[in-house]
Amino acid sequence: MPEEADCPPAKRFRPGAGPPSRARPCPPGRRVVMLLNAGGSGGGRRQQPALAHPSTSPYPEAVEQQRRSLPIFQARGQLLAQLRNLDSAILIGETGSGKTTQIQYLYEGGIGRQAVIAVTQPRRVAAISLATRVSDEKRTELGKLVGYTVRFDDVTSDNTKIKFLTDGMLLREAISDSLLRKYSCVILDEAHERTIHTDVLFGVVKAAQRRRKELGKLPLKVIVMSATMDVDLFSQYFNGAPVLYLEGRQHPIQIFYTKQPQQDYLHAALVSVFQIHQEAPCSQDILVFLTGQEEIEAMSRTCRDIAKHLPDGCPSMLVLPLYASLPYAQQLRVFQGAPKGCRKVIIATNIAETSITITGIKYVVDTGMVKAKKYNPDSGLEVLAVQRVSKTQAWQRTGRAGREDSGVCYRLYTEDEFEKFDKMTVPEIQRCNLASVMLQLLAMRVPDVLTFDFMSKPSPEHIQAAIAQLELLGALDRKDDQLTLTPMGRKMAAFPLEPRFAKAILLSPTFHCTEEMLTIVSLLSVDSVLYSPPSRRDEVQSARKKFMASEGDHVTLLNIYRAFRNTGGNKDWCKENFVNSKNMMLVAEVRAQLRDICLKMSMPILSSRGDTERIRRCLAHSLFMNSAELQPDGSYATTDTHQPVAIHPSSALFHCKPACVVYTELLFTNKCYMRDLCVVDAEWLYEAAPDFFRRKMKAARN
DNA sequence: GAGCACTGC
Repeated sequence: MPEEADCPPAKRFRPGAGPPSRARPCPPGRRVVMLLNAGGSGGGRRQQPALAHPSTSPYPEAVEQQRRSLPIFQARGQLLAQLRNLDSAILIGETGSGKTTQIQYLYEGGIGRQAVIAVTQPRRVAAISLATRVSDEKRTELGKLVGYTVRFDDVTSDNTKIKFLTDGMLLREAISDSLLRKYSCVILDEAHERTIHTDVLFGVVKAAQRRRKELGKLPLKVIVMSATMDVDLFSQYFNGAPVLYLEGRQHPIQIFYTKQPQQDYLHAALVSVFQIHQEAPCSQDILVFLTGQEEIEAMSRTCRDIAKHLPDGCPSMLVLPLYASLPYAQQLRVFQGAPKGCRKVIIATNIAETSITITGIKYVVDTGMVKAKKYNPDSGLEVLAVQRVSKTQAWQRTGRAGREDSGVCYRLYTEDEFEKFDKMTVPEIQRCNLASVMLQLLAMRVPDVLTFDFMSKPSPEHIQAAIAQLELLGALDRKDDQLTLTPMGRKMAAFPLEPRFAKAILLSPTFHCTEEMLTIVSLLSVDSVLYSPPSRRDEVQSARKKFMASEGDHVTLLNIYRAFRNTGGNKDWCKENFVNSKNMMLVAEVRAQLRDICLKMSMPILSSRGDTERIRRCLAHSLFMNSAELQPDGSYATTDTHQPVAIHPSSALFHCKPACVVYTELLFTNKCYMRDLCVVDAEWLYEAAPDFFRRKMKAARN
C-alpha cells in the first residue's frame, strides 16, 4: 500500500482552535477565585509530570526545589486562606498544576488535623503512586503520616493523617460508617471522570456533611478536584460552592482538523501516521487512538508492513500496540525508548487517555472513536458499541501530546463534526446496571434510595429496574412504602460483588458447594483467565479440550482453576494451556477475600466433592433471571422476555443443544450471545423464583 | 455458527 504514504494528509488539514488552556473562558455568574499562576500556560518552562516521577530522590533539596517550582506553590497562601473557611470548594487545576500532590498544604496549614484527610482516586495505581510521592516529599515512611488503602493492600497506620484511597474503597468504608467519622476532610480527585463510585460519593459526602452539622459533630470539609472548567454542575450541587482556579503548565498543542469528514477512520489514521513519519524527526513519537484489540492488531501489522518498504533515508519504525488485555510484559514495552534512528508509534485504546501516561509523545492522532458501553433503560440491556468520543475526551487525547513540550494533534474529523460531539461523556452511573449501587445505599441506611440526591440522576425506570432485581434476589423488604434490606440483603452488601454473585455464595451452604462457588464467582469477577491468540487457534482448542465439561462453562472454569492449583500456580503450565497467569493469581486473591468474609459470617464452607448437580442447582437459584430455553426450531430464547439469543462460540456448550441454561451475561455484537453458560433443569428455575416465573408466564399468555 | 472499551470493591 505504498500509494497511501504518497498522499500527504497534511494538505487535508488546517489549523484549528488552540489547546484548551487558551480556549476556555471563565464561567460567569458565580463566585470565582482565580489563584495566582506561576508558570503561565504554554510557557516553555520545564515541567515535571506530577505522577510519572520516580518516588525516591537521594537529594531532599531537589524534591523541595521541584515542589516549589509547581504552579500551586505560588498560590499556596491564597489557597489556604480560601479553603480554611469553606465547607465545600471546587478546585480546578489543569494538568501539571500539582494540585493533587500539593494538597499536603492543607495538613501543613493546620487544616483537617483533627482527623484524617482522605484523597480519592479512580485508579489503584494512582492512589499508590501519589501516596508514595507525597510521603517522600514529607520525608516520612510510607504508611506513617501518609498512606494508602486499595483493595488487597492497606498501607496505613493509626498515625496516618493523609490517606489516598480508591473511590470504591471509600464507598465501601461508608457502608459501615455513613458519616465518615474518621475523616475531617474528603477530597474527591479526578471528579471530571465521573466514575460510578465518585458519583455515589458526591451524594454520600454531601449527606454526611449535612448530618454532621446537624449533630454538632466535627465538620466535614469537601473538596472536589477536576481538570475541566465545566464545573457548573459541581458548584450547583454543593450549594454554590466557590470555584478555585489554578492554572497549569500544559504546553501549547497545535490542532489540525480534516477538511472533509472521513468515511474510513482507520485508513485516515494510517495515512496520517506515515505522513508524520516522513516529515518529523525520528525522536518524536506518535500516539494513535483506536477502539479495540482487533483494530489495533490489524493496524500494527499494516504499519510494520508499510514501514519495511519505505524509501531509503526514511527512519525505521517501532510499532507498539497497547490495550488492557495485552499481557503485562508487552504493555511495559511502550515505556522503553526506541533505538536510535527509530520512531516509536503507539497504537492504543482509551487506556492511554488516562490510565497509562507515556512520555515523549509529540504527535497524537485522534480518530474520534471509542468503544464504550451504552445502556438502554427500556430493555435494561447493556451494549458495547463503537461511537463518537465526547469533547472532553477529545481534549484529553489532545493533551497527551503536550506533556513535556509543545505538541501536535491530528483530529481525523472536521471542526463542524467536533462541534457536534457531546460536551461530556455520559456519566457511568447513567450507563450501567444500578443493582450494586442501590444495595450499597440501602446498606448505608439512606432514608429514601428512590429519591437519592444524585448529581446526575439516572432515570426512574433505571432505578426501578435495579430495585426489582434486588427484590427478586430476596434482598429487599417493603414496609409502608419504605425499602429496607432483609438479613439476606445485608449480608449480600458485605461482599465486593454484583448482588447476584453475592447471592450465589450465600446460597451455597444450602447446596453444600461453598468451596466451588467461591472459586466460580472469583473466576467470573475478574477479567478472563483464558488467553486465545487467534494465530494459534488449533493449539488453543486442543489445550482447552482437557478441561471442557458437558455441564457448561462454569464447571469448565472450575476444572481449569483446580488444574492451576494442582500445579502450584506454575507459569509454564499457564503458558502451555493459554491461561493468563496474572489474572489467575488475582482470582486466588479474590477468592481468599471472599472466603474471609464467609468465615466472618460463620458460614460453613463445604465442598460438593465432585457432585456438579449441587453447583448447577446453586447457579440456577442465583442466575434464574438470566435463563434461556431451546426452541422447537433449534434456536434459543430467553425465558422471561423471549428475546432470541445464541450460544457464544467461545462456550463449552457451543456444539451442544441443552434444553435449558442459565448464563452470566448477554453480549450484543452481530447477534445476541449468551456468555458463560450452565446446563440446568427448568424445574430448578421455577423452584428458585416461583413468583417471577408465574408472572412471566402470565404475561406471555396475554 | 464469532470475537471484550476501561475501571473498581
